[in-house]
Amino acid sequence: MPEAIYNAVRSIPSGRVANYGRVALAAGLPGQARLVGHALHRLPDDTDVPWHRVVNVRGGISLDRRFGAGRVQRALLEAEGVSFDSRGRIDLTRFGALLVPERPGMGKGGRNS
DNA sequence: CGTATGACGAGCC
DNA sequence: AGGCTCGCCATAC
Repeated sequence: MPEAIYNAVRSIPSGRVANYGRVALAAGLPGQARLVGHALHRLPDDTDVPWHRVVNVRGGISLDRRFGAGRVQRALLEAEGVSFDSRGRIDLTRFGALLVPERPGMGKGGRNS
């Protein structure tokens, strides 16, 4: 299970956002931005993962606002202080979280293959 | 099991 | 600058 993805998303500080590709990289899955999207799609509503802080490389919401989630995502981000431009996009140069690729620091036996 | 699609991204035209 | 295609991989059918 892509726990690494969830972990990477959780590492995004409040008031900041990260694009899918960045999260994938931080999760140790370079180039697998789609997997991040799928992983987040699978997330239950009671998850503790701040999925709303994940946007596409353009700083925009990929979800269709009509599905509700996109609308909610924007509201959550604005509540955290993230500013949207007239097109509903975020300035990643300012709100983009500096994620670090594979952040060891977690416990458990880091047994590698 | 093969094909199509997707909460993406980068490269081309 | 904007639009189209390909790649990557998991899920759906």
